[in-house]
Amino acid sequence: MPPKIAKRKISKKTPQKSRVRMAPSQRRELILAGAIDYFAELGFTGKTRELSERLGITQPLLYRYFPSKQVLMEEVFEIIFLDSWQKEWDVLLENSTIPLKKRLVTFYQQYFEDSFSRRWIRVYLYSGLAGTGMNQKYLKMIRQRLIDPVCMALRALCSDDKNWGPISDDEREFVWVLHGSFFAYATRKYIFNHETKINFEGYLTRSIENFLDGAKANYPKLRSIKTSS
Amino acid sequence: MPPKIAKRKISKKTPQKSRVRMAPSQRRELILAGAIDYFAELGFTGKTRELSERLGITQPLLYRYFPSKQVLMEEVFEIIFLDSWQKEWDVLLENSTIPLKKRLVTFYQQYFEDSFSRRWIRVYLYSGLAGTGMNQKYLKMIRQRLIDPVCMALRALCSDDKNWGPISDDEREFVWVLHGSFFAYATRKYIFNHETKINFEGYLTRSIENFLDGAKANYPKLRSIKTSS
DNA sequence: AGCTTTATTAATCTATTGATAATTAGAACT
DNA sequence: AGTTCTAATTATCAATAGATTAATAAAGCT
Repeated sequence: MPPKIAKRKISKKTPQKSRVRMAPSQRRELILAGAIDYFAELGFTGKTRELSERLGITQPLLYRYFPSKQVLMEEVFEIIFLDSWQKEWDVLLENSTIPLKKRLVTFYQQYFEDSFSRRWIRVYLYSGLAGTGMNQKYLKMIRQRLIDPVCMALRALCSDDKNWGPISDDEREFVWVLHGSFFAYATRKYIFNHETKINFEGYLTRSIENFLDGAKANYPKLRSIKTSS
Repeated sequence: MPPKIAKRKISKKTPQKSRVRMAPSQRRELILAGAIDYFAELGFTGKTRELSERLGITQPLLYRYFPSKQVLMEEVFEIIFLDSWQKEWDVLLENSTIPLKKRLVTFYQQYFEDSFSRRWIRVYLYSGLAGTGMNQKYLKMIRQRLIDPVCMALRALCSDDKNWGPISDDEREFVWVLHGSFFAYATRKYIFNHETKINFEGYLTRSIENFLDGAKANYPKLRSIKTSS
């Protein structure tokens, strides 16, 4: 294909569009904020023209602030993932002066606001389906900061034995059942638009109670299980 | 844009591609089967050219059998959703001569093979994110054929009272916790590629045991809860 | 074998969309 | 008010991908 010489129409009378000139840092933030909403809704199929339209700017302007759609989306994803964990939660979850039930209820109340939100869940799933490595990082973080601490708390709660050795995957999966059931709840709500007429607070409390009641009887059994290959 | 007159190169010497001529019904099945695999992996971003290449046919041939990509994908999705429930499960789940625990273990062993599979989970999430109404149908079916029967079984198992009235959303959510935790497990495995070294059978059994142990103490409490607006 | 039918392919259209180049205009400074 | 800098816009490119049209060839029929 022969390279075409650029022939540009030099229009002396452009039907000018009203133009708002902003400080770059401010404009950048504006774009990013809009991109978070937009890509959370539409995922990878989102279009730069549509995004720019929502923002009230022209499409090429996006490229002044971000070199490519890919980069913009990566930044969006990173923000959403990074924002998803509050440092206070680390302290809360390991605070053995508070009953475990109360710790978990408090944690998940906040977690549903910050992380199991519409925006977050959607981006999380888009990112997973597309095969970005981002979710791996997230899962690792959850294991270290949520799953494992809860495992330790369950050991303390359900057993007198102090010498369990390292946490096993079977123990972790036991805790994932609780976390996963909440993840699934959020998915049903925000991805599949499944509405239920329940009192959320009550649901949360009962789920955790039920989980802990079961754990008291069953968690200690996990000690003797050998990890299969 | 002025409509262009079609100027077609009439090539007397086409570098012919080997051609297999099949019965239409057979070809259709072949395309459909390939499309299921392909769209399960790539979702809505899948390309007709790539699909045809995998199938070893040319891209326009797809359009002889399906009027549009949209229609082809819808057919794919419908097949996956329809195939996802075995009629025997209805009988199994309501068979009160078998202990509930055994019923559930048997059911989920099979369900993980048929429905919580890589292909199914991916298509299900793609479909949900894209906002097709298909998932609604699926959720409704699950409620009628799985959730509600299990609710009734839990009533029988955990309470002597025979007059509960209609099943409440709080009861349903109690059961969704179990189902959701398995859905989340499959999602972690097939979407986020999260590997665990556990014995799956043991995990399944323990999860169900734990759920039922909790239910014995907590399910009866649901009776007195009023549905909030 | 020649004829007919139609499954399949080659060639191409057209709309979309990420990205770039050239032009315009808002605002700060003198 | 004029000058300068650069944010923002207009115009456009180029590649992609869904879809269509016309040519080609495999298989059945006589």
